Amino acid sequence: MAKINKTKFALLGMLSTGPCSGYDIKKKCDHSVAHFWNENYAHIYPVLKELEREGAVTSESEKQEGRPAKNVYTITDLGREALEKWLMEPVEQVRVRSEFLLKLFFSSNAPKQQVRQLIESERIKHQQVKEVFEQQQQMILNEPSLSQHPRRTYWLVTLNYGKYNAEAVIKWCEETLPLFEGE
Amino acid sequence: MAKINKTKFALLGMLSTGPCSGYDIKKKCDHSVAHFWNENYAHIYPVLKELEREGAVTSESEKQEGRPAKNVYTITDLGREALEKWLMEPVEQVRVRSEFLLKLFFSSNAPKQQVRQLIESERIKHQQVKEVFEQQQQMILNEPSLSQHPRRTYWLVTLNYGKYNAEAVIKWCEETLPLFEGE
DNA sequence: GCGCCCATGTAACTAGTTACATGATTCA
DNA sequence: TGAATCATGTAACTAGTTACATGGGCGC
Repeated sequence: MAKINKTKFALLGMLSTGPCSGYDIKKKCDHSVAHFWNENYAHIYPVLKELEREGAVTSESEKQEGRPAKNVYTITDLGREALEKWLMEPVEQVRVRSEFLLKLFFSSNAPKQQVRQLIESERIKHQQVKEVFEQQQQMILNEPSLSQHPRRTYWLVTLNYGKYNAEAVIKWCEETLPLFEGE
Repeated sequence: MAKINKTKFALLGMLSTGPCSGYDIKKKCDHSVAHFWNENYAHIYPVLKELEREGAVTSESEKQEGRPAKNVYTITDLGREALEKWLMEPVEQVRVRSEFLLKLFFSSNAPKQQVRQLIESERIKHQQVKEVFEQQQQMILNEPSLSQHPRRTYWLVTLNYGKYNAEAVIKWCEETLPLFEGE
């Protein structure tokens, strides 16, 4: 069973809304899915070529005045099928690795002040993340040009997922911090 | 700036409670930190050797009757220092990759029934995870031999972190599911 | 006799990141 | 003049997983 390269589907997903260059895809990712998915150029360009070899996308070079030429990729029917098939497959189990929890677990010999600081940093980080999510949600809700966007709801709920997660961490931090008072 | 290999610190952390073989370390990981950290043999054995070269651990071969010999590793003062230094460093920022959210985001063209199934699977998964965490917490609280364990509190709070997270996801699923009714 | 546990390790592969390379245009 | 944006790509490296190899003991 060949290992599934998820980057492929991220790219196909982005192309499913319309033709893009590798550069455009990166921009789209950074705008919409950055809080749960990231891609970098060094990954995008080779994978696009691979998708072309497989017949999932086609490419066309588009000349531009005073700018480097773009390689614009378009998803094919084969690519759409592959994407839809993948969407129906169950989500693969992931192994989480939390450096934060690892540090906390091994801090039993450290001064409590250090433990408090660790937890407090975690709280602050998630507080900031939460605010960013809320701002993005507000932006989507208030921006008239997005009111008819086909992925609007999907976008909002993924942001909400992140927000709920951040809230859970904040709550945990607030409840856990008092356990390490003193010293 | 050399990339920090976190496996090293996971191993040092495990060794900080007492000498272990690679095999023992894997067992300890599976028992205590499995919900947020995993290591496999193919990673543990080479890293232990590297730690030995660096002087962070020493090893001794321990013969056993009717069993393969064990390589028992012991943390050195140098190793302890490295661990403590790492514990004080801020947690590195991680890039999350959520296949679930990626699929959800790209499901805007899929039938709603499929979206509901995706979310429902997520809910069930986290419901199960939550129950496992609660059972483990109960086990720790009820097991008299663990009442004096130096890491007991730390263990309980890391489990709680996972539980809060699972609860947040469950809540999100319950609120999000109705948005995709019909069809 | 089968499968699991103990115990250590290597080889091959997949995935992902950082740094490097190039070069024009636009804006402050 | 310097930074940012547009645009594509390669090389080298780090990290992590799966599969393979070995072999005895123990319980059902």
